[in-house]
Amino acid sequence: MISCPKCSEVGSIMKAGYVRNKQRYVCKDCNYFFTLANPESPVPGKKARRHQTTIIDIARSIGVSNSTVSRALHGHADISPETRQAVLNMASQMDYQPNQLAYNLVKSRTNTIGMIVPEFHNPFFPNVIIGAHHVLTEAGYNLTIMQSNESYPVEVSNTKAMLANRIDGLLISLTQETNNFDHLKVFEKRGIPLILFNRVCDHVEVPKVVVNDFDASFSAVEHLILNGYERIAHLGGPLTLLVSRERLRGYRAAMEKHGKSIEENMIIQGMFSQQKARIYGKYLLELENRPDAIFAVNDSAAIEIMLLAMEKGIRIPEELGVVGFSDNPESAYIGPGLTTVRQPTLEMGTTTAEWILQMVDSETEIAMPTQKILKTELVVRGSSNRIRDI
Amino acid sequence: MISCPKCSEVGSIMKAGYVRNKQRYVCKDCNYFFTLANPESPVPGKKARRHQTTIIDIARSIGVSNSTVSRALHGHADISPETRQAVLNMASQMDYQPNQLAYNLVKSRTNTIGMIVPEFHNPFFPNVIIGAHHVLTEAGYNLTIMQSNESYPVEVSNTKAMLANRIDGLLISLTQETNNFDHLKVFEKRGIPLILFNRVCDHVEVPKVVVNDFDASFSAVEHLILNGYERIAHLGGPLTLLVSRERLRGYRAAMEKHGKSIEENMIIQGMFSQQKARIYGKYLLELENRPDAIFAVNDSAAIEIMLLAMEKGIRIPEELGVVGFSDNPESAYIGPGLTTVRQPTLEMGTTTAEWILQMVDSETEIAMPTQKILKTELVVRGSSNRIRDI
DNA sequence: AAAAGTATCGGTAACGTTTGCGAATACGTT
DNA sequence: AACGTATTCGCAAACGTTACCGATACTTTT
Repeated sequence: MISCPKCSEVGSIMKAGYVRNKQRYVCKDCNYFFTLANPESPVPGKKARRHQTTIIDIARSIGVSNSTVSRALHGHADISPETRQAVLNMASQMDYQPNQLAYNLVKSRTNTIGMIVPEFHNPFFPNVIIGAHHVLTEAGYNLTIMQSNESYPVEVSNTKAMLANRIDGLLISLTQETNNFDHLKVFEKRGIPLILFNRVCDHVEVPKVVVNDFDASFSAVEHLILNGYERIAHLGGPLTLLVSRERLRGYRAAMEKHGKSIEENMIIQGMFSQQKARIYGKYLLELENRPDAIFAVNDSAAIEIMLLAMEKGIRIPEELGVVGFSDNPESAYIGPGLTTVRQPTLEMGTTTAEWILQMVDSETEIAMPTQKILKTELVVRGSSNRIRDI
Repeated sequence: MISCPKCSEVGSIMKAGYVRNKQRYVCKDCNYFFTLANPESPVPGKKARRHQTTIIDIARSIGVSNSTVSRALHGHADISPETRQAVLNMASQMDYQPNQLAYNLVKSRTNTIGMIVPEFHNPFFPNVIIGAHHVLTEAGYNLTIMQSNESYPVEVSNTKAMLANRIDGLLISLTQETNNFDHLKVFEKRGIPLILFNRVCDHVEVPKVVVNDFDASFSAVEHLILNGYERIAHLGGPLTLLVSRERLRGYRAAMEKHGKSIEENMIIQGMFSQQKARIYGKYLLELENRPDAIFAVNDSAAIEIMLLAMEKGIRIPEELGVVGFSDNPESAYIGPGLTTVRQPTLEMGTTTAEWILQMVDSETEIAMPTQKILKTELVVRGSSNRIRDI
């Protein structure tokens, strides 16, 4: 029989509806509504959630208060050496691991910097990560990395996840699709440090770290021209990216400076996977009046062009000059070596990391530089090094 | 004048020491001790911590309780369509972003998988990361990456940080220094899913994902032997790593199977940076009776050997056969191409990720496979491809 | 000896969410 | 009218830490 939890009466219990699929009762005597507590029925194979020892456990076991334990663990001043030692001993004895989540919640900071990159496949972003990771780790910060996968919706959801996780600052390199920047403006509004790198945009007022794409492109193309190439094609990136537009500008400027006519059908813009590069390369090399040099958006595209040319028996650099971008490891070893633009990837990582740390660590609003332009370097190798006096 | 906060008396206030650098007072009338509240003195340039709108804010502004808002946001059942809609509207209007920290604290899970790798410089680990990242992201999990930098103390502190951040599971590849495994046993004791990959050890009972190093090494060396090489040197990794020991075993087994005598001074174990590889390579190539083939621990070491041989005018593969390990991108392009062992890096990442998800998602204890051995593939290129009938 | 200062510790309100349990109301059925 | 049922919502206790504000007891100064 059921007895009332309040008056212990047995006879006057009546059903009184259901609450969340559980029978509800009422005691007619004391007018007390109640449901029966769940019988203790642990699911057999259920994982027993181990209890992690907390500050409270330590406090109880040596008879002090939580605040004392907290202060002792953090080396505060208001603690006698004896109690501090007792707390420390008990902590290691009970194998205490602080709960960073609770700490983060109360301090509303996470000691974590977020980083969103569009992809991982080129060595470029991993290298930036290495640089940033090093600096942040030295400073005691964690780094969480997300990958937008060159997709704008994913980028937006990534930024939301970063916000939800309350990162202290964000480093981001944009997608090629990104042309709406509301998700970045949220960071401005919230006062959360944000830095754009490599793939930047003009629509948001935060520090940016880029390379001198215009100059790099200009000198690469000029280098080709000085080596006697006349009809230079450009395999560029998607024009949604500022990077691509800058490189195109550099290409045009160099061509114009040296009075070379630009044939628009030799300028191809798009995102270059390995296959795409092969398709467009085939198109270029089979043109009736094919280019005698190609300036490609990245090294893997350039190498694909080189392989294609070799298949067709086109000699490099005599009949075709090739210049890439990024200086991947393989570019040094392919024969002939690929002339390419070396980017200071590590430095890009360290710079962005150092900047974000400045912004995060400063208690007050500080003036940050708006932009840093890192210098690239043209690495001249065999693929473009034609006898000067042609 | 100062008045007592309790009896509002003015005349009988006396100083009564300092409390935390603040003047303390006592009222002689009511014997009430007190200090003066801090005057509101916002530091001028101080960053105004923007208030993030919380569930409570939403609740207040539409006159319901927190729990109602929480349930509405999560699509619970006990909510009328109207209130749910009102909550949702207000949430987006007030630009609400959930606080994952608070969520994590109460749920004591973070939806985050941790990963600790010894280094980033070889493409190996970045590729594993790509694989794991893909799987985890698909499943709605985050991935935090830490780098132990081949240092045991750093590895230990990394695991502590992972524990403190209450990750739901850990993927780890050990340091070459690691020979104490207490920091891993903590995970077992706490019931936190743990998987070792690539750099594993025998001292902890968790799932492991590795490649068949023994077989790979065996077939690489056998391939050299079948190409007529007799005196094969081995540039191996540090023997603290199981990987290195397995490869050494494979080397010895292949040599013994084919009746080749092993000269112990041609076996060099150590961690090979680019410079180290050059030093040891110089040593080997300048031996009185120099080896006619070298099986190296990784591709960068192998390539360093190749470059060194070229400098010395030693022809590859005629006078020296070289085999590497990992199949870095550059290995395909160097001339002659480097024969090497291709490792399924992406698969290693996806496998570990899938396994850790199984372990994390399961409510009950489940039986996990103890080990998965991924298959490698010997990629034969010019550096070892000598005419068979020498 | 009174007053002032020092050293050490406790109580407790946050931080923002989730959730079990209870309760109120409306509705339907004898 | 009396009772059973369904729907919808609120209360309050966690989760683990930090830090402000006091509260003692003791030591030093006047």
